[in-house]
Amino acid sequence: MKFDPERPIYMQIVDLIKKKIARNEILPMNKLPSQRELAVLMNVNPNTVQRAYKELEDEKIVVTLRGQGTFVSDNPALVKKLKNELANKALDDFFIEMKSLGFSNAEISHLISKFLTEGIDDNAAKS
Amino acid sequence: MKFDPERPIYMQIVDLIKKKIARNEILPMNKLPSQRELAVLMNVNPNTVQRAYKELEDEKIVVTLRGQGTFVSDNPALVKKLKNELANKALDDFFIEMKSLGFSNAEISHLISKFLTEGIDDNAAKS
Amino acid sequence: MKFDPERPIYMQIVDLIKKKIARNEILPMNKLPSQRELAVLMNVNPNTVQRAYKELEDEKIVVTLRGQGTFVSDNPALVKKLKNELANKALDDFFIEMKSLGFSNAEISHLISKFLTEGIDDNAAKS
Amino acid sequence: MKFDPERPIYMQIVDLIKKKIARNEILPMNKLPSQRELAVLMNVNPNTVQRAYKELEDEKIVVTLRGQGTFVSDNPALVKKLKNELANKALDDFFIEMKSLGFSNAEISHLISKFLTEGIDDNAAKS
DNA sequence: GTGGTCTAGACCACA
DNA sequence: GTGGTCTAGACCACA
Repeated sequence: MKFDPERPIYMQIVDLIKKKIARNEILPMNKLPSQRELAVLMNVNPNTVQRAYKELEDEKIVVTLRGQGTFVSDNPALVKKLKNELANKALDDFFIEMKSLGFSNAEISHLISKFLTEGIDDNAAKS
Repeated sequence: MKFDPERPIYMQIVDLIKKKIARNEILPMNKLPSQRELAVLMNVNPNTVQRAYKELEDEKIVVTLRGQGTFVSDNPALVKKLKNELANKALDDFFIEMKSLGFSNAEISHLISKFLTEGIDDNAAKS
Repeated sequence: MKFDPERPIYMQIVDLIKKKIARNEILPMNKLPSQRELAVLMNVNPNTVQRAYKELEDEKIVVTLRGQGTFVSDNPALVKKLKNELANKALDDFFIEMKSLGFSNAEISHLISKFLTEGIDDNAAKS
Repeated sequence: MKFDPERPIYMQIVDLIKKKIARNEILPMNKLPSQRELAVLMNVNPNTVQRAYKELEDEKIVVTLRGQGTFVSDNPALVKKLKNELANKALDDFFIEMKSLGFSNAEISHLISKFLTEGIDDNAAKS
């Protein structure tokens, strides 16, 4: 696992797990890897994983059962909320990038429409 | 300067300069920093900068005049082309992210509309 | 500093600081000792103090300013809330003890009245 | 058994037995565990238990019959006296705590009344 | 100087 | 086996 040295590793683990839940790659009630397992997988200290899991627990995204493991919350609103958060971030990032390139709202709107109708055959457009 | 160890540094410098040109932060006919200057600024080897400038020259984005320096091409289509390339990439990244979160084209379209009408303040504030 | 080995040290530090705030021994906006200072004073590891301070921050009891220190919140309701929490605990503990000794509500009420009128000259009563 | 290292263990055993008698958990005329038994149970030296029993005997709380064992006194006033001692201590501790939190006699009186009327469930549930 | 993050590793509590 | 707490100590970021 490669981590961005600019941001705390434990926060990157938090974001990674949030993303997996938002993408339905980890379902509600599923068990996350144990702290030790994930620490080995990601090549970090178990304490760092615990910090990430603690943060997820504080945010009510997981529940921890001592001696049993850490599980994705069974809150029906949870996945939806995470999806929305990540969608808003993607939306934000996209608009910031487009604005920085000097595109107006109208132009962005037009490009989106074109993209949606023409599909993903954008290779021609790029070259 | 922090570089991603996964990709060649010279390519990252190329992308960075393309982005600056696309954003009008460096204008056509402007002189780029000398290879030595940029090498010091970015804390890389001058050969790495030279390789980046060579690549930009091969792509007709800059011209190097011996003894004078390296300049952004005065090709009127250049900036536009770079803008489009980066816009397409942003568009692609955005759609890939939204699709991975399970959003349909209709939902994406709706979110964009909402963002354009309601979220202008947010957006303006951030750009 | 002596800690009860049955409870986490960091929680005991949390309770201790809460008690000091409830007793007006530390006033709102006051700076707490630095993590290193308190660690030396209490003869524990700085990480343990940080954990306590983090918990207090999560409970909005203190605010931490990086590079400056940790301060008691300036929330006017805070001290009152802590006082009430500790008063309720004292009340609970007292009633549990009296009930375990077989005293009825009426008897407890009577003892309290007597205590309040006769003052604290309870030494005679004790022997 | 966990003992507070700050006070003599035998005194803590004395207090523990007094509390059990005050709570009717050990009745007058009942036989206490043998010194050896209790020593094993509490993981202390038999001499320590003997010292505790000796203290209880000096206070007329138990009587030891050679070759038969140690028995709670059949003095009708004994249990009552112990109850009162412990009640006074609880009362004292409670008032000291409430005073340290800045509560006046009137406020304490009011809280007790409220607790007795509203908090009966809570209290019952806990005892 | 002050808090924030991380590693390495020990030992405990719950199941 | 799984999470929880703690120590010792390093190094970084902010001011």
